Amino acid sequence: MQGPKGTYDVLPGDQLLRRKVIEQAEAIFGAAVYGRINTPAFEETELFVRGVGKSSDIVRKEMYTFEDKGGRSLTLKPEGTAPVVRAYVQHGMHKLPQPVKLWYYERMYRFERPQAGRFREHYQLGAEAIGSSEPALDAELIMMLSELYESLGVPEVELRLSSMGDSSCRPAYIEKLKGYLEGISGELCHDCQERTKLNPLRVFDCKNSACASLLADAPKLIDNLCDSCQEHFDAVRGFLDLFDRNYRIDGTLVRGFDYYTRTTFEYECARLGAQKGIGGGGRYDNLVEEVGGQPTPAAGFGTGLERIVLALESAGVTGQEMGVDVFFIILSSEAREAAALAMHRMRGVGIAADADYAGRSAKGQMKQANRLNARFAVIIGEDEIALGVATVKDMGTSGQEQVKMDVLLDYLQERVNS
RNA sequence: GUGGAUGUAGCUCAGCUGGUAGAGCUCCGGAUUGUGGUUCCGGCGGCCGCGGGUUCAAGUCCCGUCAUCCACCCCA
Repeated sequence: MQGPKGTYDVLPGDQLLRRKVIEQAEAIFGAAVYGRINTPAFEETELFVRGVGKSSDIVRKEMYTFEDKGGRSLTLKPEGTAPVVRAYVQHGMHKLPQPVKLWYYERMYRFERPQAGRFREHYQLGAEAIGSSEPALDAELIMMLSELYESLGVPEVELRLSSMGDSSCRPAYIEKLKGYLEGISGELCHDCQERTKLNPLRVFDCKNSACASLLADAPKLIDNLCDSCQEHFDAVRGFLDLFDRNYRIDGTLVRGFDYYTRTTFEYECARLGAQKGIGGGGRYDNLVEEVGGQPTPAAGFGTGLERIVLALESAGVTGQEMGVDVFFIILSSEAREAAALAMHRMRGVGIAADADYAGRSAKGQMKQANRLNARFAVIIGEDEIALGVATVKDMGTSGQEQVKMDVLLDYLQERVNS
């Protein structure tokens, strides 16, 4: 037996770095006053079809959709934004002071072919700010991610920035692009000919070098923004400059969800393989309305925990080991009881304590204490029981002394906390 | 969905032109009695992914299948 394709277990040793990332994210998001939200693992399928978009690959072929016993069509969430927006609408959060700022740490599900940094179940950290069209908010979100990567030590991070325009400039641009593509249709690859009909913007994702050179001269959305979108974009750039955040404007950056408008951005880590996009997001001013709420501007991002961890590992970053303060060395059957009671009391005051349960020899138990990196070994055997003491050995200095059982707790508490 | 590589002890791997398996690490024990981190010695541990086929004989050749990895694609 083994876990399902594309899934993995997070063993104790794997938890260390992950916890570091999560704690750092919580601190940074909290400092920007984002409140945590959890949404269900599954939603009505319709939410994603309307939110993410019918023409997206995710909806077309990557969703874990199933029917429950009540005949409802449900889908394990493939992304985090639509569920958060649904919650915003459902709970009438438009009546709260705007914008409403939320962050999440959740599992996402996509039926994909697993690869380095790509899984069928993966974890994302994300944030959404709903209810404001202020460009400073776009910048705030971008900077939160930037700070997260930097504070953790993610190496070789690059930011790409673009704008998707809005309903007043994108449709006209798409027609213009379509016209251009149809003119060179014969020279494009098969996929791009398909994209021309379905979602022309996606041709810029084509890795085919022949297409790439042909598309170099194609009109870019970034050069065809309406005045208000251009103004918004310039304002966002102004804030990024203010923060000295380097970025590259990339008119070919097209995110895979249909809900994006105006600002879009993506962080990449050059250390990673093909799946080097570690986080991305943007503005989605039409999504709230799409999901059934009032027209409400919003922006957000998602970042992949696994990819951050992979990037950190490539840079040699590690997490904090679990600490053991005291390890009991039990050398006789009567000692077991005395040790159990002393250990119980220590744990009660927050001292991390453990003992041998494997029937190891005295030498083996010392070895285990060393392996756990215990600060003290408390040895209890026949001699100690007879005298009513415990032998406490400082594993760092190798010095040891006998301590009366009734003051053992105080003795260790004092030294552990120093 | 497409292409390539790989699948041998818990982990990392060796096993040449076919003759029923090895190393290192880990783990347990020992090197004079109840004491760690070095060293030495010993031990535990393997349906050689699974199913067929060829052969007197297959981990080693052939086919299939599953899984993993990498890339396409897509995205976190």
